[in-house]
Amino acid sequence: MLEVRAVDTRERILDASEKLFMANGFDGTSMRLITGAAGVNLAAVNYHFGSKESLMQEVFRRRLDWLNGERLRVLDEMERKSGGKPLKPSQIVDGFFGTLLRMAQDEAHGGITFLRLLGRTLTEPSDFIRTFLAKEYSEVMERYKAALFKALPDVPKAEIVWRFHFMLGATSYAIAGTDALRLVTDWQIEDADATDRLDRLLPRLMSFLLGGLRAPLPQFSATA
Amino acid sequence: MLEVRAVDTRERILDASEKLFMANGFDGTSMRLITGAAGVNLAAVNYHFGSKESLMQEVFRRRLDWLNGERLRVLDEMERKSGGKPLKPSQIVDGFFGTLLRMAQDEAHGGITFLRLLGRTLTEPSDFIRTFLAKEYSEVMERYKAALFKALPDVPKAEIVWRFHFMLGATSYAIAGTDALRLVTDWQIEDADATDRLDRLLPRLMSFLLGGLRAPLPQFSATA
DNA sequence: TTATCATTCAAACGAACGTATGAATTAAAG
DNA sequence: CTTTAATTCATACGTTCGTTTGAATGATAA
Repeated sequence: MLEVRAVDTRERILDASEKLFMANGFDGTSMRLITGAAGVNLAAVNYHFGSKESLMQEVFRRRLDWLNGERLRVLDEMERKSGGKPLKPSQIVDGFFGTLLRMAQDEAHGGITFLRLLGRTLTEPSDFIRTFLAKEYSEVMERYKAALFKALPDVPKAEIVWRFHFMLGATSYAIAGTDALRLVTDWQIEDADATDRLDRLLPRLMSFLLGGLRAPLPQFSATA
Repeated sequence: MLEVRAVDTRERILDASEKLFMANGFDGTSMRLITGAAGVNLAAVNYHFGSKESLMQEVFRRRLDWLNGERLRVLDEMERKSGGKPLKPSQIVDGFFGTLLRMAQDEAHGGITFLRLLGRTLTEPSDFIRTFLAKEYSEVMERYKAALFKALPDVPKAEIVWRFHFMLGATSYAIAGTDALRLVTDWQIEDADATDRLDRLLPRLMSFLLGGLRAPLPQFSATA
């Protein structure tokens, strides 16, 4: 089939890109850095992926296809079991965010590296990557929003959408910051390795997210 | 005094940089783009600021000095009034995050543009900017963490630090995304202008943050 | 007016960027 | 073994990058 070296090269490039884009961002990562780290020729990226932008998209597609597929599978399964009745908010939140964090514990799906890349990319919206992510996320977002609307019929939809947004933010930060940012603390607390911190992060994050999701509705001031 | 043109030029560069760094990131914004938008000569940035990195730091310093000064002033005032008794969590959260969002409504302090820049930068940690932000934030972080420890004596400190981190994330996203990201929704809901959305964002965000901060503590599984 | 000095300006520097090319290399197919 | 096509390779293209330079400009002070 003539593809033994090709597949290897593609994977090596994707793996190296994932790490480097995470560490330096898209603009901060050159083709020479990528191909150097991957141990392949400079021209290999353009040969296998066409361009740097296409490479970036492929880095995300490789992980997101699996992640969002899994999210939909989990949601389907929960809705099947519930037999038409609304799910509990904690189930929905776990299906979306728990699935993400559990993926990060699986090195076969990119581990924590991809998770950090995702977290940082969601706030660097280059046009081409925003367009790509919007398409990649559209189905799973619609499904999970619908599940939340059904689970919380008394909460205005706009409020749920905002709180979904807040949950995304808290999660991305928790991820991107597990050792990138040290604004909040110097992290002498809990000097365990990253994977171990991830074990404890999930229940911590879930408590926070559910507390926020179920918080009393805000009172808008009359002057607004 | 010979400084009339100089001051103008500096301000014009800082204003243009703030907008462009927000829209394109640090690496994605060239000196020629900045000086072109500011209507000044290409060499002006290096003359007035020394380098692109120093310019970036000055863009942040100009706003953060005011913001974090205000945060400390508000905290001092609250602690003075309380007379040694612990503050309420809602007061502390409002002092930190409310002050941030209220600053965004004041165009004289950068308005929503700087807020978005800050939100996006906190997840793009270039070495030089992370070091700079860590120093710029150290005092205000210590003071607010201490206030939360005192306000929530029964909650483990590590838990409070994590939740502070989650709150930062939710806030940054809420800001960065008010029209950057459209993953969650297409925002036909609430087609008001940005400033008006900001009015309603504060109570929404505060409810969410307080709900998360006061959520029941997580139960760690025994196998972790 | 003249001397002084901060600022602005046009122009250029070498380095690094993403991409393209055409020849070498490799492995499968006939 | 020969042919064929996929892949790798060294090299170079044109562009853009951040920064530097030295002369021109402008306002202040003597």
